[in-house]
Amino acid sequence: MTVTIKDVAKLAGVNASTVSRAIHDSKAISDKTKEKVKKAMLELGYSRNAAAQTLASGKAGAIGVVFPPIENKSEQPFFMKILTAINEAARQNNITVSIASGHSNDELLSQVKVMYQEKRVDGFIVLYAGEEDDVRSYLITDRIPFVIVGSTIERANEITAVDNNNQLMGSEAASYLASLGHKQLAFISNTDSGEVFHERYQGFVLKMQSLGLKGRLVKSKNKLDIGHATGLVVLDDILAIKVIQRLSEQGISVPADVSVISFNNSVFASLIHPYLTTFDINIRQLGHRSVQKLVHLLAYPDDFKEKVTVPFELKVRESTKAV
Amino acid sequence: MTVTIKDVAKLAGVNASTVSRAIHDSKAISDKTKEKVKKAMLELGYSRNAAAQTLASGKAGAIGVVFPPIENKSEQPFFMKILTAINEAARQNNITVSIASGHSNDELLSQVKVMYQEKRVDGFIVLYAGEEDDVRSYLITDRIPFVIVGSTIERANEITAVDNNNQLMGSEAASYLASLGHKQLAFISNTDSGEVFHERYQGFVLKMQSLGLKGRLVKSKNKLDIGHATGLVVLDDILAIKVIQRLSEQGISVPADVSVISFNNSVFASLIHPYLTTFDINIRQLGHRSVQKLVHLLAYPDDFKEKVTVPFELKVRESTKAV
DNA sequence: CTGAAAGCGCTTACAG
DNA sequence: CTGAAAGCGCTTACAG
Repeated sequence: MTVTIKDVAKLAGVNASTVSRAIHDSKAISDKTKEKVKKAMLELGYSRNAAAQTLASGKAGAIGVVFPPIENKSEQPFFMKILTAINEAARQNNITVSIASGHSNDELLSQVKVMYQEKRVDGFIVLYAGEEDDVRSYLITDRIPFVIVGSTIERANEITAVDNNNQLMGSEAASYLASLGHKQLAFISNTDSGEVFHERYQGFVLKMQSLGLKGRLVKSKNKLDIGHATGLVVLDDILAIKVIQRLSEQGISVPADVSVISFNNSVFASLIHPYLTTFDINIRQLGHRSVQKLVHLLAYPDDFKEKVTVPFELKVRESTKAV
Repeated sequence: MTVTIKDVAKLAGVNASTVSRAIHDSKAISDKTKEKVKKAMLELGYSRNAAAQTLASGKAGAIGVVFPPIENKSEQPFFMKILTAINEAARQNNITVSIASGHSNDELLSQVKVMYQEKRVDGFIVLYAGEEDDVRSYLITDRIPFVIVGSTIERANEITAVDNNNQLMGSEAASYLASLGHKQLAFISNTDSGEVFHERYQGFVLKMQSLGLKGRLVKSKNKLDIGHATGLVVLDDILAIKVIQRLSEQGISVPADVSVISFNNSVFASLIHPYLTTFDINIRQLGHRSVQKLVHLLAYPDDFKEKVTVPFELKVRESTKAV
């Protein structure tokens, strides 16, 4: 019932191996033969059998996307968005996307291992970059092709990474507020760990120094003590809208009294007023570049492990104003 | 280098076919032999080759998850959450999850077709239920196993569906507000199409009639005219927090002046105050049941196509209060 | 309860 | 430029 390469071969009057070569556009095959084969394929409605191809060639034609082992993935639009972008680019390369997700590190690791050992995927895109990650260690040690979306300090030479320049973003956040005339700034975060926090905050600090201004770090909690700051850089959109509400409860109005700038340009940024001035991190591009890099790695496993930096863009909206 | 069934057979001192049967726990194999085989597998670190298994058995051991062809999937936490739940349940069944997503219906359809024709997946879970959907028609016509998360009116007999009882939810929303003493209610929506809207609204209307109260439908727009209503049923959380802000701009305070109840219990419900009274739709369960039903369908393709209704739960928080 | 053999649908040296 | 053959790692009637 299913049309195989043999059926095509018969109709085209050639050998099955010739059909195979024609399908892969081998330069060993004449154009005339390729034409015949293509015609036969169309006529029969041929479709390759991925399993047979994988078995014979050793290539799965599929990649795995690894989600972080955290509970609240669904709260961050980032993941769905990049998954969509990854799938979009994968399709263009005739590649299928499978997923790996789990609550614990162990669960995730065993899932990744199984996917690879069963030869279901050729490589992985890892969507998080925490320190000391079992999955990443495993991938490096076993020399499995992967790219990471985000940044790592350790073993950077052995890792292909795709990321934004978070430090520059932190720096530009400070610059922008300064350019509006704000002199007293604060950086607000609900965490003091994670590469993203460190880089954005460091960029902020360095810029403040070079501007000769002083910027404080404020840990987000119920009562927010921003001192005399009139410009706030907030770690991400979701925290920003919580901060704005808390300030409002304390009688401080955004942007009338205080300007707020944040990061990610997620759905939260345009949910309620004031709409947030925020950095768009270009998730689509992050996704596309990840698969391009992985595809490259699959073809040239021993090539250098580069880091790709995707540009960001400031979206000025309602939460900032000149002093 | 890779350990195959043959290596295991040799070490266990049996034939490869015996190993295969032992792996699948065939009742034709003695316990003693199974033990030997298991021991050999462990010793060698055997892992099945999914491609070979698929090719030989005709089963891919993978399912496809089909996302709706809309741009703003990432804004709705629902999708990431159910994807995680689906993958969790799939893992328990030794099944891999691949994804299909696209901007247009055509793109999505071609993707689904390719995945199936290349035998990459055995069936699908479709995460949307719009009317007149090409993907669904294709799946039905070609008798491809699938389950849909959501509801359809047409061809319901031919479709295995997993859904909440949205009508009952709409009804209970009205009941709850009525139980708090609210007499004038309104249902607020930003759309007048879609099964979810229809069912929730219909439940609302029917309950209002049976209570002898009158409920209006209010289309959400910039200026919100809720008349004398003191109880608002809002189509979903994200709309609810927009509505609350708009009311606040109009000098109406929630819950002091007006109570608001909504649906989904997403991240938006506990983002800012007042935290929303909302229905938890039990997404995890929706995901788990979907794969269970699909797995069943894969084994018994000609079985009846049932509809599974997953219970919901009202989460009372800050946006509602007694009159 | 177990083995030997054929076959699933491809790819890829090898030979010409 | 093309064909014949072997092989990828499994499953599954068939036979005993």
